Amino acid sequence: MDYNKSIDQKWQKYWLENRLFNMAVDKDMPNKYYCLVMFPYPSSELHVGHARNYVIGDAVGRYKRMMGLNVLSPMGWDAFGLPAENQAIKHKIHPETWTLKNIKRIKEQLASWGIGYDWDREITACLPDYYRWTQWVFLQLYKKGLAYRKEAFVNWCEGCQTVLANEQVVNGGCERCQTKVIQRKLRQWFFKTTAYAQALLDDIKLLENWPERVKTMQTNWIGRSEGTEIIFGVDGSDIKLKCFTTRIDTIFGATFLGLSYDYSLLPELIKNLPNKKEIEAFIEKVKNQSLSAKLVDSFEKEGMFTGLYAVNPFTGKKIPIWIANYILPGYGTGAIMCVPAHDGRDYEFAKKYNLPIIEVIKPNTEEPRAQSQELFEDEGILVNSGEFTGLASRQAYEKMNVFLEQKNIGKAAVNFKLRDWLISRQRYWGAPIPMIYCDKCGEVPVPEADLPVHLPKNVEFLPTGQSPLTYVEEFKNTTCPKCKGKARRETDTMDTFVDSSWYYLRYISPKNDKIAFVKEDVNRWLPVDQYIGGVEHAILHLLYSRFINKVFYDLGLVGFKEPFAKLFTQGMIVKDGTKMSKSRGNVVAPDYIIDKYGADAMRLYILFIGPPEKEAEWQDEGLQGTARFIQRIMRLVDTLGEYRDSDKTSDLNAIEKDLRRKIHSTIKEVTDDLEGNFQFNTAISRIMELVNQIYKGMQEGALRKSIYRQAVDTVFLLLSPFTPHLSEEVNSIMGNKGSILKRVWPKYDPAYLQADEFEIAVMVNGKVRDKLVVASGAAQAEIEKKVVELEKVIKFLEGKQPKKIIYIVNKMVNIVV
RNA sequence: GCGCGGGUGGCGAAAUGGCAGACGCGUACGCCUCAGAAGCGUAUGGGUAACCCCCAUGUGGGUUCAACUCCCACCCCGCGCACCA
Repeated sequence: MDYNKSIDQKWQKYWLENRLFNMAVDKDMPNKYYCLVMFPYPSSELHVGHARNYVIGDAVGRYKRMMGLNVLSPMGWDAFGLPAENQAIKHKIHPETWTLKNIKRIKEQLASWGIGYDWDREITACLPDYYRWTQWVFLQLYKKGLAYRKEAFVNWCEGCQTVLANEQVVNGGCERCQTKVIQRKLRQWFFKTTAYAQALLDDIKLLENWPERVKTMQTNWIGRSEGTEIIFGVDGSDIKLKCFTTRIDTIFGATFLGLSYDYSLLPELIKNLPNKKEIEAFIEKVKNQSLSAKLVDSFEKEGMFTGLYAVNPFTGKKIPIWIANYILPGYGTGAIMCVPAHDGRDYEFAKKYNLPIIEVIKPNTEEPRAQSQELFEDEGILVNSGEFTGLASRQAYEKMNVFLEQKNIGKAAVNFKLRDWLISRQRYWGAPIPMIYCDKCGEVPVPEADLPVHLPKNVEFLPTGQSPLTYVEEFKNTTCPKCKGKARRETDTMDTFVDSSWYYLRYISPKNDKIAFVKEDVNRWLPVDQYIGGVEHAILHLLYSRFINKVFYDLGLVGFKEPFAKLFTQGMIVKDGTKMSKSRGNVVAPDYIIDKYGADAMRLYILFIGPPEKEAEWQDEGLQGTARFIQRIMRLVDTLGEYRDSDKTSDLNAIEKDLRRKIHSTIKEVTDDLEGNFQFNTAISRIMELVNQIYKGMQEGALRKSIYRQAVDTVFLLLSPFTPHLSEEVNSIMGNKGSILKRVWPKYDPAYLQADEFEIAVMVNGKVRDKLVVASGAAQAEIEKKVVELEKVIKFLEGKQPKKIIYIVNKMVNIVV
């Protein structure tokens, strides 16, 4: 039998017509399994690197279906976003036209690979029946005070006249025109993710089936740190400066105070200073030094003394107040106490500006430290610290916090690295933020009944630094929902991560035009049982989704705290060592593969290429290998008719028994591989072993029809999640009615796993010297008697008496001399 | 700098305390063929004339009858975060 395209097409049509991947959600589903693959951004057609994601999801879904679960596998499109708009600017094609065209193409591709989805549930983020509800999500947060507007610094490119996302800033410049990016203050909408920092952190422990790596990344991103808030008075002023520190034990060594350029009280502080102009110039300079992560090492620390002094509440001494470029805006209070003796950054700064360095912590160890080592950053024992001298750092934290609290000038405090989520984009191709500004009533949310706020189609795409919506008068001008007077619409759109932060809920009721999702149905089907996607979403998408889900939980809209019970992150497929991309010209298109070898060969190779969570290098030769394997198993089908079932009642011969054992052990191992961490690569290699053994048995002419049939049937059943077209075809050739998906996943019989005999290794002092065939489960005494008579053993014993003999049943025996 | 992965043949890899290299690719030789392709078979970690033996899972130590696997130290690669006080 030859494998050709018509087989693919035949079964793809069959699955669609028989609605094998459609699932009703409105009734009780005891064995529900929500299998979700991250929906793609439809930017161009998919290559084999993308394919891995969908092939894995499909294999899991098919396997779970055969295990008797009711599997929901929906698909949709994360269809808003910058690339569509850039296409519009460059090629004068409307973002919607471009996007919908891509969606059509990708849909064809997915179908041609035999990926089964419930297409009745398709959602498209850029269409009003979806973004209406994204706007609704915004309003729910707004109602709860979790969406708010404030002035914030944003990355601004003068060249492109636009705001850039952090990811679009490369080495301090614009990724497109390399112009230096500056910080500009704009009024922006935020979601208050910080209100959920602790909950997002705490509930990571509920995510038992998430990769450790992703959990660690989220933990670090949230970045909780415990420390102390301490208030410094300013000499000759009423202003109080609040600092955050994790090392209050070093307070006696604080020799200056550092402020960031955006410290809230800074303008007031310098208001009456004679050198105000100078300071303002310095602030302006620092503000536009863009802090690109990669440049940290070479980043020159700079500061300016304000002329003012703060008072250290522990020592009563005056310490100078500096403004410094290394103090991060937006973290903690923006002001820190600086201890050069015990902080590397402060040390570097103090050296440069000749500020005093006072040692207040000594190492805990006896070992003397080199004299030259002025900097010591670990915890230790306090010295030069007044009444606290002699305490260990840990004890000092507590005592000093109590001291501060008693004097009402500080307390223990917690800080997070996590910032609020800036969702405003000065862009066209996104969901309009449903807010209206009225001169009389101020900020007014669009009433839910008025949703969606339609995105107008007819706009000019010019990079002006404003959303193109700013120039659409009929969009911008509206009436106030409260006073019916003249008002303006918000012209910014939402970050596309908002669209994707709740889509997994919408799949449950994708067509409902009354409500975003039906609570009962959602509670029945979620959390998602298996979420599959790229590790590049480990932080943003997965954190935002968790955040939105938690808000919904608190609002009583959903009954689960976490949206994704189990997460699998697949590795990238690379070519020539780098990520596939059009610009590098190393993209492998699936179409020619499908033409030449069929969809199943591509699927099988993608799954066989290596552990799915790891990066893998694409090699065309490897693909030929799996194509060859497919030819090999198809020939098994041809041979099927040649076998005569002469005597099916008679006992199996030795070779047949071996084959039966192999059938059962393969079922066991493949099932274990799939139940574990999706070890498709080893699952497939085990099936290859089974096929090799069938061939061997055939060559020896020892196989009769019934065991042969059983073996072939098992091969195709076990392969069916990976090579569904082929398995369906063979299943029907073998006389089964209906889809193989409706068949039950094979079960192994433990009684058939055990062999009668084993070849065990015979070792002397841990080195293999001989082999011995023994009956299964042979007793130690029997083995001991046999091994000492072996020629090789006698040779390596060199006449000595064995001290000990270790025997592991059916595995090995080790003679220790 | 901190955190998380990882380092095994010519290549993708397997083995999580019990015979290192399953399975596949590649390569070589053979069969089939007029010939080629496909297919089939055999071999394939290194040293070696040798399936006698020795060496071999990044490096060096340790635990154990037995270590790719566990422990300690170090080196290298990848990813994430990165002046978070």
